[in-house]
Amino acid sequence: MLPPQSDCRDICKVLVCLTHSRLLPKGLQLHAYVIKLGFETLPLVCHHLINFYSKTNLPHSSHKLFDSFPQKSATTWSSVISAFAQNDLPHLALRFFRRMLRHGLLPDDHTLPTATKSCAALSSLPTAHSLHALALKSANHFDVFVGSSLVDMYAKCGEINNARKVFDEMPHKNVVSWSGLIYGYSQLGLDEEALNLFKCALQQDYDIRVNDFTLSSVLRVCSASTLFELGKQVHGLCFKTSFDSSCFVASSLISLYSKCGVVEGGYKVFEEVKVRNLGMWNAMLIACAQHAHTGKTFELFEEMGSVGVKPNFITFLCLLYACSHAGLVERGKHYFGLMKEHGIEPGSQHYATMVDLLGRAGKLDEAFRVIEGMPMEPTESVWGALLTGCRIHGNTEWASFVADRIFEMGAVSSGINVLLSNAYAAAGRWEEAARARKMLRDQGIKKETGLSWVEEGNRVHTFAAGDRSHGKTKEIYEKLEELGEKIAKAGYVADTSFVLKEVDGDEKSQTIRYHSERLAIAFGLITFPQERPIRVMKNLRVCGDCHTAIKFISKCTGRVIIVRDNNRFHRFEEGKCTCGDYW
DNA sequence: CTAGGGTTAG
Repeated sequence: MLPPQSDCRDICKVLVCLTHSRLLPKGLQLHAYVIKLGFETLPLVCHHLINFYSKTNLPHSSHKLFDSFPQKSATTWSSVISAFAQNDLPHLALRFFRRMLRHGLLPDDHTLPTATKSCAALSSLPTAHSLHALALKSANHFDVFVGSSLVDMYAKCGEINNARKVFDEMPHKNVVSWSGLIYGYSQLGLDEEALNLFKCALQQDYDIRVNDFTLSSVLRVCSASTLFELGKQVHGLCFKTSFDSSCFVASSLISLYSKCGVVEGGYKVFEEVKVRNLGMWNAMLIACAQHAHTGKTFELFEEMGSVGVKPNFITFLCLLYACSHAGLVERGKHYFGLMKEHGIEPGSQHYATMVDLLGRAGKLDEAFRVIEGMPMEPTESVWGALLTGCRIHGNTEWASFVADRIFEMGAVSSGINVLLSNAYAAAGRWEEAARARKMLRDQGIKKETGLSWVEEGNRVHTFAAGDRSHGKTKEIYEKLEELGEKIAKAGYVADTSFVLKEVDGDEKSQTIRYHSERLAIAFGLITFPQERPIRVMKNLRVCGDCHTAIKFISKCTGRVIIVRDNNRFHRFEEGKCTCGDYW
């Protein structure tokens, strides 16, 4: 402890250290000492204490100090508002911000960014507009902090054009303003804009415009669009700038490699970074689960626990997903139960994954009982998971029952629409099938086209079912014919039992015969070097027969084929699906 | 001293 003669400056210095190293017990001790000395009413000491409690995640202690402090200055307000904002209490932060205004204090360069942060968290447009107006009126909106926070706020509220406007009007920009806008574009799926802006940032000297935040945002764009070649170049840049050791960058890199079908690249990144945060563990777990490296998923989870990293709800989603991918029902139940021991309440996504697991395993009754036991209203994806199970097991009675439940919910996303009308059609309930289609048409939801793509060097070849637009269409179809004969000779028989009846005439036979994967794979056979696996990416679920067909293709051609089905990867080798035969 | 940005899932 400090000697009694020490003045408040020394106490503040110690408080800064304790805050920085988040030493709560020592801080509490010092606080007691401060009270004993009667220093609590000194503004400087009080502000430090408020900040200390904010950084140690005790915002209500900050609040208490604030309330009992008599001469509240702008700094006092700013400290307490920030305490709420940084501890996920955006409503409270904004309430105190408004209260401050009512006390006749104007927002400044310090209070405004905290308020915008809370507004961004709530994604509230009216608040965003009034904060912008306040910035123009009272705060120095040319300030780089104020400007950046407005960019970020608009980006997070989805008003990207306003974000751009503020950005363009900023006389001095820093890496935060650049990153904020790039992140905003990437969030809205405006990949081209995001990448263009990134290129702009690189053209200027990138020391000030590019950092780990920027790089992870750009990497996210690359993985969302499976731009593997570009992603690898960005990885090079991460290495060059030493940002590859950042957990955030590493997490994005792991996700990039995984989503591009090269999980080995993800392992390498993971191994190279020794100090790992939760996000990074989760990224690696997700990669393993998606690629059905199931044993490795469980191993990593154990390792994570042994080095003292606590799992969160995402970690358990990964584990359940891994179980669902491998068909491990008992293991899935085990992890589902383990969540409570870790103090994590299962969310609707966890339920959806459990239902998916049970449904795929054919335990439709049990899956339904899980839904009945949910403490919240089942979401569309929960019912959708059950419907997928019905489809896989061709259970039309269950399918039509589930379809009714989904139908009752009203609004349905495009992902489920075909499943829904097919379920009715399969049960012979043609009126409902037509009504489902009509309802979806009225809502303006179109059936998404299933696209596959194969990256070859710097080129990306995309294919759709029955597509003839590719330059080498003739060769591809010839190869496909040849392949068809080969696999038929090897014993392949097209299996149509899994497909619920289509309403649109002969779409079914088209789906089987000329499915896009097979086009893409056929093309892959023409161009890809023998020693590398062929990777086929796909943006929609594929099912049943493709699985069988690809098995035969891998057998007849001796090629390793990795297929991405939504975010599930399947590895085919020598006529087998080596990741658990669980499509 | 008090102030702004990110990652991982679906």
